[in-house]
Amino acid sequence: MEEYKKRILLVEDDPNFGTVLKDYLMMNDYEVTHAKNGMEGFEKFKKDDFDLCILDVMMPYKDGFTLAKEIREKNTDVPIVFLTAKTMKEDVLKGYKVGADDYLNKPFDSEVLLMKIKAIIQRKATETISDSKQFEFKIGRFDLNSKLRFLKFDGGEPVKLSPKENELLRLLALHENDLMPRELALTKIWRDDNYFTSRSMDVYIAKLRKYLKLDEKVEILNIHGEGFRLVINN
Amino acid sequence: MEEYKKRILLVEDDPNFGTVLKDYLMMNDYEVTHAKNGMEGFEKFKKDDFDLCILDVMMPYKDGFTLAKEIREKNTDVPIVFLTAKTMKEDVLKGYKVGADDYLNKPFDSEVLLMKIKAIIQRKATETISDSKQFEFKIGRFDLNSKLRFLKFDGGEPVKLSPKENELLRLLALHENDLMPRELALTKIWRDDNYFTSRSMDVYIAKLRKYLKLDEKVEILNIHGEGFRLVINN
DNA sequence: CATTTTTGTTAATGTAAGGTTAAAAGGCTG
DNA sequence: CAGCCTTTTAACCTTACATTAACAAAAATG
Repeated sequence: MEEYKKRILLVEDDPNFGTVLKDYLMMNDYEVTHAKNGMEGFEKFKKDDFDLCILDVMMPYKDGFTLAKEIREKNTDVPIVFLTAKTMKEDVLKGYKVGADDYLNKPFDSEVLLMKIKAIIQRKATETISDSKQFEFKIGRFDLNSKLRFLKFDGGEPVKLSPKENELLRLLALHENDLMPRELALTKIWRDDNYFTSRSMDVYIAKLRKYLKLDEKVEILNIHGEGFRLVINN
Repeated sequence: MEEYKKRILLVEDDPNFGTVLKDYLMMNDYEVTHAKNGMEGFEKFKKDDFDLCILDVMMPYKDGFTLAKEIREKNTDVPIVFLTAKTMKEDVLKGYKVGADDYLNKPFDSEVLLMKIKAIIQRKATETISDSKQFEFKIGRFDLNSKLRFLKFDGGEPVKLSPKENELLRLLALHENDLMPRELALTKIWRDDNYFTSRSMDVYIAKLRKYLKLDEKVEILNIHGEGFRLVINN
């Protein structure tokens, strides 16, 4: 049913583990590009079009998170999976901030690996095919249509949103009631995470708050140093 | 390509049956720790990191359910399987209340046992991290959400926690009823262990105590020269 | 039992992050 | 290139946080 092999970018500095993993994936019908470090990984990423990136967290020179951020600046969609040592639970949070899709504990069960890979690629595929849900959100008494970029209150007159307003509100809605990490918005929407883009984002948060004031049950909360949270109180 | 053996904690008071089961599991490539009673089981559980717990229901001093509850308080994730003498419906119900993953009737088919074990470990491994549990703690009448950094009392209005407050309370909760060594908090949270970070930590302990005063059953005790202990009195 | 060490607690301070508004800079289109 | 929309930058203000100081109390020490 699949006409072409799915392409995986594997960035892993341990040559033994990397090679074994690559071979194993290839045996299971994936096309694998193996980069030995973050730098090389980024180069290869730019040159090609991948269905999935598997990044080792701990690598010399450029760690997996830094690489992930760079990848996200280029491509907001490609699934990213981290390889972490089993005991590093803090890694999980950090990965989540840069938009990780999943993580794998090293050493791991090869069967689990395959299942996860399949599930992630599959999920991504169905996401992109299935239409509306990605672009239409109910936010309290508001309706956001982020394809047409408007926001309606109580089914009344739609307010037009600018591209940035729209993307930001959409990202908040995707994380409704949950943390939307600052870093994630900056890498996904602004494609750069620095002081100015960060301040710019704050300006947009203020704008969105103004729109959302109409429904006092809806608010954007800040989590100091972490990000924002779109909450709908019942 | 299994890189490491799955670890099983087996708590079974019948020495004959326990030994046979242990040997059988080890023959099938599991690493098995065998405890002869609930008390010992809990001690061994705290000391190690297991992929599965198999608990006999009927044991002297501490039965399997009580043990399971204690294990759940420490770890919300580890799969637990009960061994019951025969199909006792009350047992089954009771077991699910404390988060049992499956049941095995004694005596049982060894093939079935292996299949179930495999399936359970597999299922657990496939679950993704996004499943909150890593960040949510129940502390007496409080709920700590350490991802969103708030503390709720009796499901009321959440109080925001600062990053340090949050990490410290989380670390205490991870060691609930147990010593959380000063040194551990300092190296993990402050990343430096000196006079000033130590005093800073004391300030945060005072802050946490203030929050926790609402539930008189919850307190942070000091163990002079050692660290702190978050106790929940019943 | 006096003295030192450790902990409890509150308040003050300095810095960083965020909230908000307005002005400047970019971009696009008629 | 004028006018409009969007985005960024600047400015100013407020809040949040972590640290340090200061003093009190408790615990250990010899």
